[in-house]
Amino acid sequence: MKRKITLKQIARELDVSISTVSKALSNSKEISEDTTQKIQAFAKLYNYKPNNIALSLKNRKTKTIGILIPEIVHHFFSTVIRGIELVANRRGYNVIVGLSNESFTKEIINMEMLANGSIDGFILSISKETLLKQDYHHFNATINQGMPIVMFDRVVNEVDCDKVIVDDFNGSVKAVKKLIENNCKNIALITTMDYVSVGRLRTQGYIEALESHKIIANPNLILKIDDSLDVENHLEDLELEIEQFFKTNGNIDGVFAVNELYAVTAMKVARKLGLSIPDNIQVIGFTDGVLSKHATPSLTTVSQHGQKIGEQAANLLIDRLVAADTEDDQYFTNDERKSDFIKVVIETEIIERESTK
Amino acid sequence: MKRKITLKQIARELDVSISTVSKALSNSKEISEDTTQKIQAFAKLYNYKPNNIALSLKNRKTKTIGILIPEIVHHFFSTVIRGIELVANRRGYNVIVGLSNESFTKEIINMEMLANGSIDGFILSISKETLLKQDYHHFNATINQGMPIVMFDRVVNEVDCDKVIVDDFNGSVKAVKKLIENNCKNIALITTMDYVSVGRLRTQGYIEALESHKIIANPNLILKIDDSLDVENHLEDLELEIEQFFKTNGNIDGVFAVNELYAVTAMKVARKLGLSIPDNIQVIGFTDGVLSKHATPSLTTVSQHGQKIGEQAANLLIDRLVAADTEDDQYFTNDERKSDFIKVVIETEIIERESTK
DNA sequence: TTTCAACACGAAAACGTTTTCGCTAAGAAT
DNA sequence: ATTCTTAGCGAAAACGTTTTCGTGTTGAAA
Repeated sequence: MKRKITLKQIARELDVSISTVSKALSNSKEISEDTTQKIQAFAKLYNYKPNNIALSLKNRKTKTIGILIPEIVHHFFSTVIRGIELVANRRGYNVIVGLSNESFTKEIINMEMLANGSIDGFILSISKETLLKQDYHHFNATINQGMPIVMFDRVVNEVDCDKVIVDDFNGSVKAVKKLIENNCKNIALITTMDYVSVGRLRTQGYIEALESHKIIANPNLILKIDDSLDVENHLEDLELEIEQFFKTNGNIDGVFAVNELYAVTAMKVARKLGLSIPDNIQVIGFTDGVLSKHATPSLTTVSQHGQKIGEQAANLLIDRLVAADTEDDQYFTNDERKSDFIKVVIETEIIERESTK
Repeated sequence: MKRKITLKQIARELDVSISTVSKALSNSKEISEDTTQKIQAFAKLYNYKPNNIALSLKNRKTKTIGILIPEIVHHFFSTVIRGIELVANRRGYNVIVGLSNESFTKEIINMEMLANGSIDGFILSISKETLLKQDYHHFNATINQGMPIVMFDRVVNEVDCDKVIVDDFNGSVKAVKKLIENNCKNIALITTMDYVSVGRLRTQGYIEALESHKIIANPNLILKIDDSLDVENHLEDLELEIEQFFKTNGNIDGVFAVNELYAVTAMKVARKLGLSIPDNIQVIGFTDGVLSKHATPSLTTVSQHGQKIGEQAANLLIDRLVAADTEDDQYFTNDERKSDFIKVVIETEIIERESTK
């Protein structure tokens, strides 16, 4: 039950001043070898470690990164966190996690909780509700207060900051081209509503791939699922919707789905309808998660490299933090900075498994 | 690029003292209505928010909980985090996350990084390597420094602290009993090596269920998988091992697996061997994750209620924190405290799906 | 003997709060 | 006219650091 020991206590115990203790512990040559030895021994004995909070206050930086994501029980997001934590730790930072739960208000509350000194910068992915409202003032507000933000995956042009995104467009193009080259003639797209930029880009990629092969996209082959409600708990609805979709379009021989849940559900429905995979119908999903890997047949996917995204984001943020630390007094107007912001695009990769030929 | 405004700046701007500003903002009646109004208006205009770090230093508490888990890309653990974050947020706390990556050293490093003032208490689950080494001094050390710990899932008797665990034993009993009642005559167990207590308990539950039905456990029907190496990247090995197991025990008509990966792999192998599920062979897995839900056939599982575990753990920890805050100067010896520690057992629940009759 | 550098250390400020205590002035009570 | 309240505010300490700037002592150089 003994509290952690402080400089002051060591000083009192050894009958020297606080400054002396501090200097001795940092091996300052101002202090004689004798006292240094004595102090260091004592400190080691009592397992002295400087108090982080005091350091944060003094240095006006916390060595902590705030992560703000919509959801944590989610393969992609947790992979990104792992990447962030990896480089953060390596570079001496901690990570503090906030969940917006896809809610605009929770996003704001979380940001305000953290922006008051608790962290040095944010890495975040925007909540669906925020994307719907298109209200980004809280991001710009915290940036204006001198706190850097790095956005990933769900980003938005209205905010000037570093961004790390998946090449959704080209990922889709690659996937759909693969289906075309595998001789699929009627390729369906199962996607979400458009307000999440990510979904929109993937849809565009689908169309682009078709057009590059002189195929005009058939609107009937595009199924837009309303994911505003909790899909995980309405699995049957999803299944029914896809089944209906398959039935009214009997000639589908290829499916590109914008996430793995839609993809495996499509496979399930296909099999139920007596289609065999990949012989009668081939399936590719975006997002390479556990489902894809362990489904039967295993699913060919477009991998997003979540961990790499996290690593990049963390490096970007920390780079900016140390830069701000060194330039320090130099003054930039916002306009000068603007051009500085980096948008890193992480290339996707097709992981071939059993659901394609 | 304007830094956040401080009390001092407000004071200077309004030509009053810092104390006056502080009091006015907390509506102290020491300050006249006039000045209070003036100060509050000014503060609101400049969006003043007290600096958390300064508060932490002054109050000697950070209102932050440290979470230390072996892995984050993992359905169970991320579910627990969600539960922790939920109640933490509701009760005014933040969460800071550290990953041990199943490594003893990283666990220690992370603890030391956080234990120096950054957090008020820990919620953690022990890494495999630590369990192997059975070296728990770092836990006891931080507890002795006055920092409370709540352990969940992977806990250990050698450390005196609050614990939240899954009823692994009874969960297994329930599962295996269900298989027995479903007329399985030769029930196999697919489990891990024993050093993770969780695995051991589940094995014991399996045996207990059999014995309660006067069946003597057949050692040949128990497959222990060495998960010390990264299973996710050696899927084929796992598959082969299980296939071999099935072949040498041709009469298996029920499988209980201690995690969902083993369970779905078992289903895969079973189907490959021409067995139909659940007619020829029924399968139940521990851990209710995405795989179970979306496998075909979907998997009957023992749900651990990860979110509930997280919520309980957070409540336990925060309760103890506020208690420590109020009792404050009262002094307890470790022995007196010992009896105080709570072990909460979260009951499991069988979620019936298609892999059982 | 005087001067000077080097050495070894301490005092104090600063980071941003909250809170206790003290002080002044004005009005009330004596 | 003197004392007492009370309202309204400021000074200062404290939380635990680091760092700058003294300051006193010592031995050597002059």
